[in-house]
Amino acid sequence: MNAPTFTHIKCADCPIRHRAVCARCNADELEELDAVKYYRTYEAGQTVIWAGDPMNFVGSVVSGIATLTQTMEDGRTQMVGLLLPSDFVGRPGRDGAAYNVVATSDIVMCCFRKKPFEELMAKTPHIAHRLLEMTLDELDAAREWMLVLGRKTAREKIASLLAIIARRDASLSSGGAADQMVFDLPLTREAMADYLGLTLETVSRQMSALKKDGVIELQGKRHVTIPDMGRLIDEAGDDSDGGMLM
Amino acid sequence: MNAPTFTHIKCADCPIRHRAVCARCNADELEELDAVKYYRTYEAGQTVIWAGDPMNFVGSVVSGIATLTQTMEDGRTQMVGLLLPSDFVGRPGRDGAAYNVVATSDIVMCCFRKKPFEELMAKTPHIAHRLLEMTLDELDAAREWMLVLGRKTAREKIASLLAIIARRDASLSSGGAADQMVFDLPLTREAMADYLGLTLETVSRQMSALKKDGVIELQGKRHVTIPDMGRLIDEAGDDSDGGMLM
DNA sequence: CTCCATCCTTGACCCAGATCAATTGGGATC
DNA sequence: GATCCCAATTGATCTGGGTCAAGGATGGAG
Repeated sequence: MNAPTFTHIKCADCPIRHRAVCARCNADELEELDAVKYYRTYEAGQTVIWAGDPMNFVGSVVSGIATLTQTMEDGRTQMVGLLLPSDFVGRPGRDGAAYNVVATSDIVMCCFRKKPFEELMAKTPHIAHRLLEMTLDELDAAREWMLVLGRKTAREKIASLLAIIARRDASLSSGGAADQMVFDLPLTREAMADYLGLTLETVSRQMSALKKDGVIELQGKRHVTIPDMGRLIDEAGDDSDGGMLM
Repeated sequence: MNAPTFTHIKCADCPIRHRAVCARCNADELEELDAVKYYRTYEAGQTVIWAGDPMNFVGSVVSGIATLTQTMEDGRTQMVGLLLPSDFVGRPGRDGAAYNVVATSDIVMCCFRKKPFEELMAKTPHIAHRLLEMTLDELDAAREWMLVLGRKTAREKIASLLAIIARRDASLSSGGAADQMVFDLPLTREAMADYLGLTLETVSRQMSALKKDGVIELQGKRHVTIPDMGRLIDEAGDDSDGGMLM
């Protein structure tokens, strides 16, 4: 874990702490953000933004899960990011969206109109600073993922993904990194495949193999228990601490 | 090309324009940067920084080419970025390097000690702003590359890499995007393989195949002519404008 | 000019994961 | 409980790219 530990502040109505808004935001600034803030909701499966479309807001996910994907004309798609609650979307200073943003579950987003947000950012340097931090974290995560995509085997890929989801889940809920972990997969096998650069059949087969080998336990299709986190990380072939934020 | 067109300023002695230093830097700021600036040189093949090592400077490449790589214990390596002149290395606000930085050719870097640079950054918001721009560009490039690594065939991967190098080369030199392009590959077949998640044999075979099919021409091993850029982009399977910065 | 090292090419073979094709299972609806 | 639907599993087969191995080109040192 390499991210600096900011104490995030909740904006008035959101049940989450926006990572873009840090402890250094004073009351005036928060009020100003509040004034241009509004909510959007999307249903599972809905596309929030199409790549290339103009995008007149930025914002963060309040609840639910969304994905960033890129697509080729023939339909091959690659997920390039996973948006969990508190994650930020949108690029200040550019009009068009770079990726498709798709709601994987029902989601709520807290949005700021882009123009006022940019103006506020220009006035309050520490917001830009905080965004830089977050963007650097995402860049690290993306590059970590390049290693997964380019060099890992199918089994290692699956283990890497499970490890990341387990860790994020743990850090969002309790905080204590217990040795045994239990969570629900927020992704279909197909979405996992798109994230990992595999086919859904291969994902399914490797999940079964990991189950047979006792690395994971499955209750139903989505509910996962990891009896030994160290074992899973071994399977992922990770040398790094894996302190990822993606 | 989505990067805003800053007019970069040359620092006194460097023959390049530092992207981190933008037109809005005033004389005082430039002088302050100059005061903490120094040069480092590395020979081809030398490792500039090992992942995890403490890194007490940030800086940008003045001449030559370096790569960012990640490695697994068993030696599998994945290149996660390519550093060309004017590219920035180092993360303000963190101690350890996240990747190996390796000089591919002899390189000269213009470095700033980290502490003073951070202090200057805190004082002058537009430097943080500029770094945010650059980091977002890199993030876009990394995510574009995830599509390449996860979903493209070997032939498409090679074509994608050649297209990127051709474009960067063109934008660094003349500026005019001629239809016919000529350049020298800055990478060995092995480095290309590490970038693309392939083996060097596959790279070699696909280069030969592209040559046989008239997509590229080769004079010697490294000198490449692209008779028809459109054709190459077709081969890369790119729908996007491909305005990459990586 | 020869030697040597490094980088590159090409061939033969193999295997991990893709592809094509049935089933199976489990939750919602009637 | 019966039916439908969609996610997931599992099997059979194929193939792109990896692996192993044997040369070939190029260039610098002596």
